[in-house]
Amino acid sequence: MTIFKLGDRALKAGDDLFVPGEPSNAIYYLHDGWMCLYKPLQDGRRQILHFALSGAVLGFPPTEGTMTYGCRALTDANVSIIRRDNLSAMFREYPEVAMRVATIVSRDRDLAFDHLSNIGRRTAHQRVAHLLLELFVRSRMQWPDHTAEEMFLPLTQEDIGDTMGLTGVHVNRVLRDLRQEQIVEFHYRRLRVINPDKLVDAAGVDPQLMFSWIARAATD
Amino acid sequence: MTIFKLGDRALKAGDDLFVPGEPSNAIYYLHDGWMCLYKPLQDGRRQILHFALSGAVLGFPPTEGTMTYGCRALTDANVSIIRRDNLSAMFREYPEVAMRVATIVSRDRDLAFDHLSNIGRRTAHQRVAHLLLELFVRSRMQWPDHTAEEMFLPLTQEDIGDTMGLTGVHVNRVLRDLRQEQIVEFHYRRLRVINPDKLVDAAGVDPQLMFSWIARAATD
DNA sequence: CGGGTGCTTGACCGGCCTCAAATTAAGTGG
DNA sequence: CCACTTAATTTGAGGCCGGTCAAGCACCCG
Repeated sequence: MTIFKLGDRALKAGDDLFVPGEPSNAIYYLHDGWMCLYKPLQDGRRQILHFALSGAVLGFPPTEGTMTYGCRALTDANVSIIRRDNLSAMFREYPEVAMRVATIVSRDRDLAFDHLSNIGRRTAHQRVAHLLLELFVRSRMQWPDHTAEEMFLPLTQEDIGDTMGLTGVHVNRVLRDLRQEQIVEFHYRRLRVINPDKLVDAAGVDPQLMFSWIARAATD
Repeated sequence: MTIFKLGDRALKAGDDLFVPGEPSNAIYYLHDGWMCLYKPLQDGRRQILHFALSGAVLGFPPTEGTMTYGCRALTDANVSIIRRDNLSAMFREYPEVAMRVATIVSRDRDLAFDHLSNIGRRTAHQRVAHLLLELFVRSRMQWPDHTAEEMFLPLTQEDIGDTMGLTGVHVNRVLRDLRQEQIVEFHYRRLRVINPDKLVDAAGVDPQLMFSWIARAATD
């Protein structure tokens, strides 16, 4: 399998792995670190599309050509690089890898679908709660034995706004409310979940469907 | 390849191919017709996630388990059914199918990313223009020789609202504006693009990146 | 200690939602 | 082909959530 690997790359927090408009010659496997996919708008604002954690596959575009979004490191991060034109050969030789890549991309799509319902149909309060819940669950799945209700979350309030289609100013007001309701505290990149049940409730997710969501996250 | 096929199914407009919470035993290949993926909320509202045209792969979930969204026919439609537990075998035997499925799912993800920027960061005016532009382009790619600026679009104004995170009432006002601006007319399921250039402009897309979007659609 | 980035709060505004009612198009049975 | 029913479109009045603008504060790092 190693013959398909082109090399490794270490990123510092803030580095771009690739930017929108860049030709896509490679795909990447994220070993560790937090990254985000984002799309800039003409007026300088941006929309964050996805947060990538360890095990993510990055830069797998539907066609050769240019990337339509960028990918930036939120923490220091390490990726393996695989040349895109080796991908077909790799899939041919290792069908289980093809299945795994398809599965990962499919989970990304499902997460994007979740974000769509949030941004499209929920209040700012619910959106922020949902995002914090998602990142809390996904992040905690990385250390299955780790059950702490406090974690490191390398986002600014502006980042949360850029993810949920809100301004940083309003995110701040929502976070104040969530703190006063004794649901979560988020302060300078530390997230503390005070009352998980209330958080699930505030996120406005159906506990029934939540189950499948947890199950999905568990396959990380 | 036919040994992997379980059968066919013909759907009437309005039929559900699968619903949220349903176990996912099968994946589907859409031969013809319009379908939409949607997610219902507790209060009865819903978010439309994606419109599927001929060639789409439906019901490929990240894990076995239950579907987190539903799939409904907007017109009469025909699908092939493939048992999910045959999928690994099929990928092993036909690596190019694996590549193709991964590509299709990846394009769906990219479209979801587009929708995320729209809903998150654009005005109602831009959102509606963008959706009409997307469906116009994607639909027209189905008949490469067909260059008419008028087409059948099997959506209600409510559907457009459910896709873009708006109410049907507001969509109606936006459509009135777009008509008065001589950009597009949408009346009882017929879409007429009066001025394509103005439509691209109204959608607020970077013509530079639009290129890659067209190229992507062209691979349908 | 000082500069910069990120957080916090207030006042005001506007885009989109809500509620409600009238009108038009489509479907259906006689 | 027409009366009837139902779904979809259209328009108005009023209200609220979240944006904008602006200022001051807290935390981090050299």
